[in-house]
Amino acid sequence: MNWNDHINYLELHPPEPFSFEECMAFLNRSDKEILHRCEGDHLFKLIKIDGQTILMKIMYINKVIRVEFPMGETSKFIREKTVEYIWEWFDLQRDLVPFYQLSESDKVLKPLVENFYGLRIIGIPDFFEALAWAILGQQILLSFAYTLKERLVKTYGESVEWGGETYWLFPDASEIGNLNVDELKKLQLTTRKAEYLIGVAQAVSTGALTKDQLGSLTEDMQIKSALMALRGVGAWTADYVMMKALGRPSAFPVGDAGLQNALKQQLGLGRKPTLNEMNELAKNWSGWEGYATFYLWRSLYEPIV
DNA sequence: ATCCAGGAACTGT
DNA sequence: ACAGTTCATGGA
Repeated sequence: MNWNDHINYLELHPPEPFSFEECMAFLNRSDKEILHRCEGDHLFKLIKIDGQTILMKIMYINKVIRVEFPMGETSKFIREKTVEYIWEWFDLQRDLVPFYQLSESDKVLKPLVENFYGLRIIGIPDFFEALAWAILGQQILLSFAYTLKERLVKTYGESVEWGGETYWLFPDASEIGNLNVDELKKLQLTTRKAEYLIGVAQAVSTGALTKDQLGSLTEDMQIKSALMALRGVGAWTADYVMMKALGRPSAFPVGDAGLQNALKQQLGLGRKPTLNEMNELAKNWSGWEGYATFYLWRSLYEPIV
């Protein structure tokens, strides 16, 4: 992690290729998102470090990511953790060169990489949030998934006011693990989603399942099996979490409906590609299936012209 | 109205 | 292993 400490801000030096604009375009994809806020070129996000809520104001100036602390946090420890958080959030430890090399000879990826050059997988560093978001998003429209997330966060999450805006934290697993199904159904989660979410929350809050423990496993399949042992976590959810929270660029949520639609569009098919066709295409993406998926998702809300 | 959505568990074979 | 069914609701 390459960064400098200044009195009133931090400077992070991301490795090339990196495009803050492309990452912001992804972050700004829904106006119903309440866990961060895009205001022009500035990005605001509240995080919790060592029991303290920290508001970050992030901008990009002369190839440098500048992070300010509007609420005035200064401890050395918090600054280090903030850098770690952003590094993980924007996947800055990744060397994208191999991905871009294999994309050159790939008819699907080549135009995507040219259009969204410098985009990195925007992760969800909070492991429980990633699991919960995946469960909320199962088999419903993304817009409704955002509605459910908003209700969950505003009902059970912590918040801070600053500059006339409210900033939210995703609820702790321990908070959600102590709820019962009926309480979540009031937010219009289905019975299933409520059961899944509570079960997963309990697994996380008791430490039966931890990010560190899963991250220490070397094989993707080991992680995937451990995740799928949870009720409500199938192959798609496991791959999604590996992609967004565990930094596995090879995770491939192959059954994903959005992925199918994106491929249909990119390939000019009159129908959705079959599972076999997608696996055939993905043979050329070996090790980077998650990145290919992320770029394809990106193409959905801003088609290549 | 009808169909599907960034699926998963359950059931029957 | 594999296909068919159920869940369950908002949006187009």
